[in-house]
Amino acid sequence: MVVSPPKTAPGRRTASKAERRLQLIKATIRSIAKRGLSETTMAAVAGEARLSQGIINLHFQSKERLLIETLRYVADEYRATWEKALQGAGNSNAERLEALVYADFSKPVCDRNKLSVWFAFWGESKSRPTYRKICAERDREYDEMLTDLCAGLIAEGPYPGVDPALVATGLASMSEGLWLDLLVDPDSMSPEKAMRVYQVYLAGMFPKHFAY
Amino acid sequence: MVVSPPKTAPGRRTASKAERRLQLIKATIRSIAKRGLSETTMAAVAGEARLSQGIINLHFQSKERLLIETLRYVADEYRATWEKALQGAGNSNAERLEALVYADFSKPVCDRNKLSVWFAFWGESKSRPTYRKICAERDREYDEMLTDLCAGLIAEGPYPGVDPALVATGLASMSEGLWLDLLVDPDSMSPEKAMRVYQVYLAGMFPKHFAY
DNA sequence: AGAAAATGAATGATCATTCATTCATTAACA
DNA sequence: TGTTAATGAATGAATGATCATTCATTTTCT
Repeated sequence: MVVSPPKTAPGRRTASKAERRLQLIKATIRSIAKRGLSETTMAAVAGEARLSQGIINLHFQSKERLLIETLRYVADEYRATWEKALQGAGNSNAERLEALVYADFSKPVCDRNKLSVWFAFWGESKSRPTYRKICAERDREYDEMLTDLCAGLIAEGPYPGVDPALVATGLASMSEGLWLDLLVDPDSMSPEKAMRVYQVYLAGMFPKHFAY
Repeated sequence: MVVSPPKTAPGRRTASKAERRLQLIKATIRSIAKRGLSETTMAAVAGEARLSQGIINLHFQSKERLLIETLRYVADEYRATWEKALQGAGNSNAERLEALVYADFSKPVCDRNKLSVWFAFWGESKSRPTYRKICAERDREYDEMLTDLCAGLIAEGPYPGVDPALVATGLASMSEGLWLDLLVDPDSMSPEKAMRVYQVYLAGMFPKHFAY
């Protein structure tokens, strides 16, 4: 929960802190997608936001912090997306898993700008412990939730001898690989096709719950 | 095939062109892993190779070309790895697929330095058509080969109603996702565990060929 | 000696960051 | 209500550091 974010006062021309920060984070995402992380400069982000040179240091102190906050933003958004998908889904494990697939390939999640951001930070993660921690945390949370869900399905089946943790990791990994295809080869991959690929795995793994 | 790469002449202290280029490419891979692509400078790479400032421009003309050649190097190496795995494998489709799994999680392929390079370039691919083309080409080649293999397995099963292209894309995507886990969370993922995850998919998809 | 490879100081461009100043908004006061 | 002082958001020129690239010179090999 956020401690009542200050809204813009009526008629105010300068934005509140929270608004400016969000505006700059969104500009950072666009800049990483447009120029790549290695050519994303402070001037580029400020220009993308149509604001002045010094604005980022005013709100984020340094470039490094802006980048970390940007990664946190997409990570938080991703978690919020699948939490919401679970809330909106039916009560059966099959329905909940189906909802997660839709969430993973929904517009806001597999938008190529945001995918660029994920892969850019993953690419730097080995040399930057902060990035790696945020990414690993996202992985872990998702994996835990998905393992529970798979365990439920396996018990229902029953599908004897199937390890829920391995299936969950496989599902999560497949999503990430499909995101890569969407980023690198959008002509031969689409969210719809990605979902079909995912469905093939589900049907093969849980034939009593899913069909081709 | 390469047109007979010039070997080092006997007693020569300076390396041949091909040797220096390879040395610099390997230094680039280490630098990307150690510092990230965005902090990989010409001086860093030259230092990593224990050579002088100007050496890269001498052999690669520009930084951009060094990076492209580095990406090409890992891409070529990857293709060579799976081609060799197929050559060394038995004749059955199941054995060939098994060999591909081992290749994908062999030391040279899922070494974290090289994974850093892949993800770094994937992260920049949206803004750099040259990177994207090389990556998409690698994807396409692998996908075609794997689709043929899966088609063979599906016919043998038979596994009616299973689309070989979708299964192949799923398998390739899963590898990429597992590589991400190896890069980002090496404490909870290992090549052995990755292979087990992969095996679960194979067993679920092709129960007449693979078991848990 | 002549050719090729390698060096490393020099150059100019680009970058993140700083900070004195401007501007918009609110609060205080009459 | 109208005026003014105080606040803090935003600017953009200036700074110093870092970077890729060049090239005159040196080293190494034939």
